[in-house]
Amino acid sequence: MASERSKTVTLAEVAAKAGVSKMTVSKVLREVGNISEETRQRVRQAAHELGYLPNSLAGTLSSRRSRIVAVIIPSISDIVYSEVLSGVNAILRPRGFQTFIGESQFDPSIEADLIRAMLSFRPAGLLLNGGMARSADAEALLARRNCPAIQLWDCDRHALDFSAGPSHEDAGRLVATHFLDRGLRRIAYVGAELDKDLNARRRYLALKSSLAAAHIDLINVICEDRPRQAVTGRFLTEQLMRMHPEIDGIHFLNDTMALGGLSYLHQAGIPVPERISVAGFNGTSLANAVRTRLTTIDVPRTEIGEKAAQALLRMTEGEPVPDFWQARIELVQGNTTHPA
Amino acid sequence: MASERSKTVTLAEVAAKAGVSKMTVSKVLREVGNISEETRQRVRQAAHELGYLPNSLAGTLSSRRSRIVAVIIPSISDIVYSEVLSGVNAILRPRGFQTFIGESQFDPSIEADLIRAMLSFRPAGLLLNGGMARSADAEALLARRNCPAIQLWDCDRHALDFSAGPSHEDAGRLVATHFLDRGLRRIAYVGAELDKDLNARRRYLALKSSLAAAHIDLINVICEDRPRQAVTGRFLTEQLMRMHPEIDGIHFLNDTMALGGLSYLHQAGIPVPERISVAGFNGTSLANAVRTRLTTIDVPRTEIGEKAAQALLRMTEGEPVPDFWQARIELVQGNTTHPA
DNA sequence: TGCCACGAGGTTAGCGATAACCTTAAAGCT
DNA sequence: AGCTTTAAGGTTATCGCTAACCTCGTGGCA
Repeated sequence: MASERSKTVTLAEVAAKAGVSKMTVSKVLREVGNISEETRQRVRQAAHELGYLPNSLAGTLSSRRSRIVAVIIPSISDIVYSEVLSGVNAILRPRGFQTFIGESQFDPSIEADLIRAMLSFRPAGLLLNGGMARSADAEALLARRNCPAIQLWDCDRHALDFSAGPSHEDAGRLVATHFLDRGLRRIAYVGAELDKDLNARRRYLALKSSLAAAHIDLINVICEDRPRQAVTGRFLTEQLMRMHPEIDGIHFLNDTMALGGLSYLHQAGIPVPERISVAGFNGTSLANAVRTRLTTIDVPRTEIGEKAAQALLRMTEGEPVPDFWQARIELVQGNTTHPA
Repeated sequence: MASERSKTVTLAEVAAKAGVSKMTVSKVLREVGNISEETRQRVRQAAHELGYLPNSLAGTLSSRRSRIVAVIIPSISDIVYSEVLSGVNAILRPRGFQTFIGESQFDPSIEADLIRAMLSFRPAGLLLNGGMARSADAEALLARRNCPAIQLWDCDRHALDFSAGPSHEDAGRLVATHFLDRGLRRIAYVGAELDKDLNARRRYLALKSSLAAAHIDLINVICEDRPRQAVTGRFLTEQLMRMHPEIDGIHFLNDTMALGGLSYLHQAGIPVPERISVAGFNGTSLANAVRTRLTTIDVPRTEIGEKAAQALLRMTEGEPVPDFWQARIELVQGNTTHPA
């Protein structure tokens, strides 16, 4: 069996081979304390020959200083979240930290389970997705945590020690302005699972109230129990066009749903943007566009991860950090809305 | 400071509160041993009131049974790999395992560092991306590992305890057949970093030799030092068309590069598939297609992760597993090649 | 009655490291 | 000469938990 392959080499064995104490080996390998160059050589040589690999579990337990960072995101395979993860890793890995990844699927009870599991490893920090309803269980766990916790994707609320993300309200307003400037008046919102994704919900509400200020009623097609995927965007767009053929602008919850919607409109022979303008959210679909470049709001995803990780490092060193970092977002003009 | 928030509750404190020994608490919480129902209640009550959270580091160290699984993939934000990760998580999480994620960026020396860092946590298993050149350092670490190791994305070679992935040679042949069946004769391959991505290299070689069997010389445009991204696909396609305007079929390393290439062809006014047929690899671009549905080879990414995780579980339980699992792949006809 | 099995829980000894202090000899200082 | 420093390394006591064995009382059974 693979797990019997070889008994692991411990500090004690390296110490015996080098003719010193365990403590000396520990000091040499961590590069602390006062050890002569000659002894260092001997120790390193012995460690190398034995193929010694430190046991981080023991080290962490003993020193009570962890280099594990726990990250919980709704979905790993959604590029929106995985790019944030890349940013986090880019900062933490070179500093010797390991990331634990959890996938909550926007489910508060899975999130709570994950928080519990991750805290049981006594991580140096916790990165959570902000845009979710948190269960009471999760809140209780968070209250008892003894590490910094950071909220990702959200800087409108400041529930934890630090937040990094865009203002979702700004995002909703940006789309409203863009549509209104182009003379659109019959505007619809297409989304899903707004009961779970509270960030999306705030974008939706901001759009709605911005339009209301211009005396326009937002028409919405929101389906709580379908995934926030292209297939749902397509389905809901079809519903929308059946019920409200007069629509002239649609804002989708995200780019993925927007692409689903666009594929329906294209198939139905409805010209975009001549008849209907379309905007998404996230800037994920621009890079790979062949013909249809979606107008969308670009969010600096990797940078959000980087800023969150940097704040975490600062907190673990006891340095002060601000309450939040607001990601600047930008409406990127594609060819699914009219140019200015 | 956040890290001082509250001293953590230990088994001993729960034991004191419940009026039993630490061992009894440990047994109750792990649901092992013979403890009366009445005592169990008392212990659980005490644990709950104190907000006890087990320390998994200590538990793992003591029992020498780990529930950490280490996964190293080239890129987290590439959906191709992150969907595999989702599959892995879907199997492992419900069984109480945590995944450590590392990002190698196709760099053998980063990979070796990651393997070292992950093995230092004494994981229950190691999942590696198969299609990479492995450094001598990494090989040495793997030889001394004491956990099962599994290779992802690759089932042509069987270097570790188990492999899960498609046959990349089959993939290359599938494209060759598809192109030849459609009467294409001036065929090009566009790729990048084939020195790093050995799986892609095998697809390329299989395509080349299949065409050679039909007395056709594959024209290739491969750039070792640019990323395997859309922008590179676009750039290389432009080069290709300048040097070989007679081309009538292009196979791209992956879907992302193919979409970059398509966007160039579209902008240059070259009709696809009338003048040039295009095929990609991975099936990632079909779901979100608005107008251009790329002909590609679909790979069951999530399933690869699931099979790998299942094999790992089986190995940790000492059960036998086969050498590999071959993912079935399929050429999916889009509108960038002619129908059969 | 005597013996064994079993239920219910406790004791001891680590797991593999590190923190915090301690020792010792040689060198430096007055 | 006598005392303090310092370099170089060692000792001891945990970290928080679990494996493996031990104890003790009760009840069953021949």
